[in-house]
Amino acid sequence: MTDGIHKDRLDKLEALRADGQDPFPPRVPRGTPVAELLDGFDDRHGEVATVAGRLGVVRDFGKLRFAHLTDRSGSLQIGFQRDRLPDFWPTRKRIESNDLVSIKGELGVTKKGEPTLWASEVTLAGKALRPAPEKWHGLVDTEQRYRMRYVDLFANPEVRRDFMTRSRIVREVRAYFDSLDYLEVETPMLQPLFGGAAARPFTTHHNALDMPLFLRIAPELYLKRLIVGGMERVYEIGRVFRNEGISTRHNPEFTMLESYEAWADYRDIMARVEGLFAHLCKTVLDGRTKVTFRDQEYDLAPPFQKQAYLDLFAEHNPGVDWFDVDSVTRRAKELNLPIDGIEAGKLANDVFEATVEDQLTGPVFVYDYPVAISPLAKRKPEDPRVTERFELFLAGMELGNAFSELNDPIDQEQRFLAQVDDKDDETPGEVDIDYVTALEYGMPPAGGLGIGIDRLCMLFSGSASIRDVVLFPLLRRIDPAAASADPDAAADATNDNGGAANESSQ
RNA sequence: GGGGGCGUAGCUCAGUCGGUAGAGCAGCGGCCUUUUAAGCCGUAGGUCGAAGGUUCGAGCCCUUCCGCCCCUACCA
Repeated sequence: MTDGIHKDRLDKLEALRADGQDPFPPRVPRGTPVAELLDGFDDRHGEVATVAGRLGVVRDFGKLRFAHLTDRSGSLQIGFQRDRLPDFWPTRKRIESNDLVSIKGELGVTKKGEPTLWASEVTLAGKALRPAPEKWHGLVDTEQRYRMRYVDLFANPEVRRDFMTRSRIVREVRAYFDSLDYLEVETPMLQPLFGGAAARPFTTHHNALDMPLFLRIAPELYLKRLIVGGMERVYEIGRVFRNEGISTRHNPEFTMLESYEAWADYRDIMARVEGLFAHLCKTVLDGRTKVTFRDQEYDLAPPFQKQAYLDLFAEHNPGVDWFDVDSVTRRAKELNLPIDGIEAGKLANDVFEATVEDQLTGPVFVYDYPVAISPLAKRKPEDPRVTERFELFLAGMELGNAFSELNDPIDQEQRFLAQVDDKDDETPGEVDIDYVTALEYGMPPAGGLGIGIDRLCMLFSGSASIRDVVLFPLLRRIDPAAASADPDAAADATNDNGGAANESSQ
């Protein structure tokens, strides 16, 4: 890891220390955010100001130097003149690009009219022992961007901007539900049983209790216990964990919004979702309703299109009966879908996903999902084969899922039992009896909603990959030993004489 | 899990048919008081992801492995 530049900077650090200068002082003058100084700059000429931030590339003219300083709010040109900086000038080469500095000076402009802080005092705030990536292209290598997000963030301003957008979205989602008198709550991430969604969980273990635990795949069942408890309107924004594949749309841990509202049904929740998008457009997009995602433009202005699940199914699978196993199986074979050991309803839904989902440009609400694939949703009185449930799709991507919550404990227990019978590794091996008991105490009719916050952020920031809206996406660990040694070759070498193995284990 | 692509200096990238490892930026030594990817002169910097193999000779061809990206599958 020690290259020439690193060593050179270490030498500069030692030289500064030898001069009695602390390269990592506990505090320096903090200064004013750059954006504040640039605001109304024309009236600020001659004003003395202090700024603090990271120094960009230094353009050196011998007795005059320019560099931009960047802080969280923006960047401002700094002008260094030898005549003004008698104390700093002899050591100017030890304070260099990428160092963190605090600079006091006089606001002015250059001949070309660029706002500039003409430095009168330069204080090193933190020596950088490594250089910034290339000034023009920034850090491009995706692997390095994810592994060293700290570099990505200061080297690529648009990355910083996207994560500011994410922060803004989360804040405005809270503001929206808060304004509707919802209560923000926190429920267990460590759960003795997992449920509330269909996904493989991560497992862990509590030592003192000597108890196996699951990392939650959804907060759903706990939030509905709160509805039983009379909290009536609750939401949670929090991490959930699913032990599934990784893709541009899937990270093993992601952030989910779930909300539950007593005395509401799925129609009310549909209106809530539209209200949420309207609010986000107003606040996050400054009133715009159009976003560009994966080279396509989408209009997020409500109302959204609405289409019945079974209608869409029939449209894309003519002659196939969703509820008839044989007909669905034939269609699944036609589509080359795996069919062995897959429960009938799930198979039918697989056909739906294969034929319909990626066609859904949206935004569109797909509503009235069959009971078999909706174990927690209330049946529709007019047609007990389906439930009062909808999902929101955009760009072929599921953004949200909502339903009138099943509050019949007997029906709920039966559906849980059916799940246990069809046991696969995405459903728990036992019924969550306590949840059924909670329902037995009485839960008011309620509408619930789940929205993937990360995908929402992808949409609003125009990010094609979920990794661009997750600060530290999960990557395989780089094993220093494995990186330099082929196990087979090392084993062979050990068998022979061990020479190569010794070398490769360094 | 399946398919495709990529990995060369700190960073961004060239590298032809298999024949001495290259450029720009950053760095270092200089010149320059109004630059904006500053410019000019000079200079240093390499485990070509790793290990094997083929060959007189491998960054390039073959095998295996490691990592990342994209598509696909599972999911949200």
